[in-house]
Amino acid sequence: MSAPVRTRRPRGSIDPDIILHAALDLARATDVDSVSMPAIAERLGVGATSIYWHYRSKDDLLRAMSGAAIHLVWDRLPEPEAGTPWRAYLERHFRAMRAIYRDDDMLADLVLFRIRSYSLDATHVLFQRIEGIVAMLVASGFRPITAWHAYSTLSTFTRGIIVAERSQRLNHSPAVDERHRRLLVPQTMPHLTALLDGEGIALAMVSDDDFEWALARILDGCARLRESER
Amino acid sequence: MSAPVRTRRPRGSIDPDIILHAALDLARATDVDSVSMPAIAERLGVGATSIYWHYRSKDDLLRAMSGAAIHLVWDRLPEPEAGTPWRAYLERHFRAMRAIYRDDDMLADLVLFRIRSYSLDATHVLFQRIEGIVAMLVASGFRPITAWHAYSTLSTFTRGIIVAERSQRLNHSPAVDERHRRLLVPQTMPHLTALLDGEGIALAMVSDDDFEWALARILDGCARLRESER
DNA sequence: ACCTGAACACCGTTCAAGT
DNA sequence: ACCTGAACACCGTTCAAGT
Repeated sequence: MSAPVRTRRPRGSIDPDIILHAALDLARATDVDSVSMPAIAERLGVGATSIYWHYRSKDDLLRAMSGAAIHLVWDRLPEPEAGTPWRAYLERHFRAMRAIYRDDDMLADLVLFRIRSYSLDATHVLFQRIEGIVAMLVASGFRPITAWHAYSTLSTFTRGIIVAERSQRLNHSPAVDERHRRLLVPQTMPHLTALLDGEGIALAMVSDDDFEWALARILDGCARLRESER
Repeated sequence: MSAPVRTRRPRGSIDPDIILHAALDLARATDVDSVSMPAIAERLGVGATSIYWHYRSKDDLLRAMSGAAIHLVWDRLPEPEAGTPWRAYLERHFRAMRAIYRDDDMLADLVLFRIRSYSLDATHVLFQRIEGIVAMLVASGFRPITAWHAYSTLSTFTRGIIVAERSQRLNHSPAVDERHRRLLVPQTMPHLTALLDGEGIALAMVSDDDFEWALARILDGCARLRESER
């Protein structure tokens, strides 16, 4: 039981950016749920209440974290280059998106799960990039509205599979397929058991096969529309 | 400052089911985030710690709530009937799924967001129903593996749009499109501004148009595969 | 202007004690 | 076997007080 040891920090020793990065580091090291004001403050050697001078609330801080996460994601996504075939580009784009979120749970948690509201800045960056992709598709012969729907569909599907994969992982059930297997009674579920044993499908619907099948189907549909609209 | 008023409840006055329903009522009346052990207990006129005799932890209770929510969803989803055209059925099925989750935020929060792990029972019910749908598709001329991928794709896409819609609503931003509109600078985003003004697209990617376009595209792809496989 | 700790109202959970 | 309150370790947030 000694007297409090921490000395008073000099003015300006923390700012919104330092706090933000400490929070992101903490989220990646542990879990977004484990990010608390005291935990962030401890990392910074600061009193927990000091954060409130720079962020109005934890919600405010989380919003900033989501904004940063969106930037991190789009920084790693390829931009369309002049001359890239449209289909190859979209495949690269959405495969990369899936990989990025799968490799970093924090990003999925911040961008796809815990969102209350995006900052306007993050939204602006996002639209800027989508504009570029739509422009590329239009240059490749798509009507603008078709280009939009194509992007929207692929984006929604990809986010869907990412969310499902993340949920799956939250169960931290390495044996999820093992558990699934035991649920399937051949008598009452002949098709699913046959598919599982014969084709090796994953009942969780989040395998590479599921992703690639859907991607190919949607892109086929886009290609056909493009032909018919020219 | 009076003495505690609550009299001791008789034995057996609460059980797992009563607790579960109180928790679900509370979640629907307020918000899943507002469901706390004390709040549930208050509804039941019981000490908060009494719940722990029936559920090991709040996580345990949330798992039970998710299981109940899955049942509620599937109870409202149509079953395939002999003779229903496959395409019309799938359209009804996924439109209904979207509507169910949109009409009851609690269901989306429990089933699509807050999932740690499904109970085995819930998973069993789910597979049972999917088996029926796959069987119908096979009877309609699909190869089993194609039937599986078709269902998986539509399911993942639909869950994706539901999650996006729910996130949108969590911003409780009635003016989200208004805010989006102001972000679009015609000079730097000519295509998006033209689409917004001319075609009336919703930048949030969760409009009926977006849903129906994707549904039609995916089902077209399925129809074509079905033809080529016969 | 910026950092501090005391203080408040809330949680989830444990546990010894009642009936 | 089931329900109870006291108690503990945690939160997010406010605020008067320091420098």
